[in-house]
Amino acid sequence: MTATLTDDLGWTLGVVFRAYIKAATAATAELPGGHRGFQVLTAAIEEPSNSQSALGQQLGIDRTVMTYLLDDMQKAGLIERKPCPTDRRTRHIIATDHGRGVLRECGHRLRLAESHILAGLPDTEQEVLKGLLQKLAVAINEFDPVASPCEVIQDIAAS
Amino acid sequence: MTATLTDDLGWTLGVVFRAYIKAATAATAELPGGHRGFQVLTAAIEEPSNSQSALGQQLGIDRTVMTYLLDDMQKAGLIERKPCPTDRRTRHIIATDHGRGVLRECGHRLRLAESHILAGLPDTEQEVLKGLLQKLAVAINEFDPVASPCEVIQDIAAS
DNA sequence: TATTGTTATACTCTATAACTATA
DNA sequence: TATAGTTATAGAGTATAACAATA
Repeated sequence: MTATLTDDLGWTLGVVFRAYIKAATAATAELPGGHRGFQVLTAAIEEPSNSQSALGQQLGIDRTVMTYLLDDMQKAGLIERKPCPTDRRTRHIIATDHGRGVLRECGHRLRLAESHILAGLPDTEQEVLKGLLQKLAVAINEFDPVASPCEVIQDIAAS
Repeated sequence: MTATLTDDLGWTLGVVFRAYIKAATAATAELPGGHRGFQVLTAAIEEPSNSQSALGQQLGIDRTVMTYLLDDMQKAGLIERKPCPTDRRTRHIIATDHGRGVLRECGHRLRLAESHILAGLPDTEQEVLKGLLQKLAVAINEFDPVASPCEVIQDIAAS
């Protein structure tokens, strides 16, 4: 019997997620795309042979939205689109030196924002929570990567 | 040095949250407002003297959006708006018997959806994660309730 | 025939502003 | 003067559909 709001995973996730978005948006205000621009930049550095659609899949961003986002990031000099040598349809997303610099600055502010959000838990529990979220996210991402929030499917329709 | 995507709290929260939204939307398809309708119903039963704006504050829903959502839920016979006897401006949101029944059914499906999402973790870790999320959400909600995702503020602007 | 990326368009969701009625 | 709720409108964000280029 759940019945109470605080026991609802949707409520707890929602509260934490909204708090994160609020803090992260402030911390990444100088980046096009805000916290998502930050994630694109991070992924671009981690794996420079990422295509646009691969990036979108990983980050939960539609490929059409990715086009606009990367346009803005390219105009800001944060990334480059480099043609893939083996498949002329795809472009690899590469972070520029400027992009790496901005990422470092924003990364610092974002870590402050994270600790602000997690301040309601003692340090040891913060680490446990982050570890479990990471483990779960990796599992979900491997098993069933959700492309975007609006990709609503009629799973679990059986009672 | 974060640098990797899987270490980023924004990424892990995003993946888990999107997976939740996807599953919860399917599980609550019969409710107006989907998973948020579910939360409204839950909160209405838990505390029947909730006003519309109190509900919105608690659930991260703007008061203007709350009006539309409650309109739909009222039309569906799930809740009633009862005038507050001591303040004629406010209405208390009360779940109907029908609302209670629907909540039970949806609650069952939602619990299945939750366990589907958390399946990437062993049972004991699932409980730890849920407990920590709850503790953190309660702390955030008490200290700094975020009314809505778009309430972007320039906190943390200091380096 | 399927896929990558782009563009234009349409749609959904949410917030802003203005209003009524209460306090 | 401030607040609860409503309504209309505007805005941001997102997805759909159609297209060109390539596989």
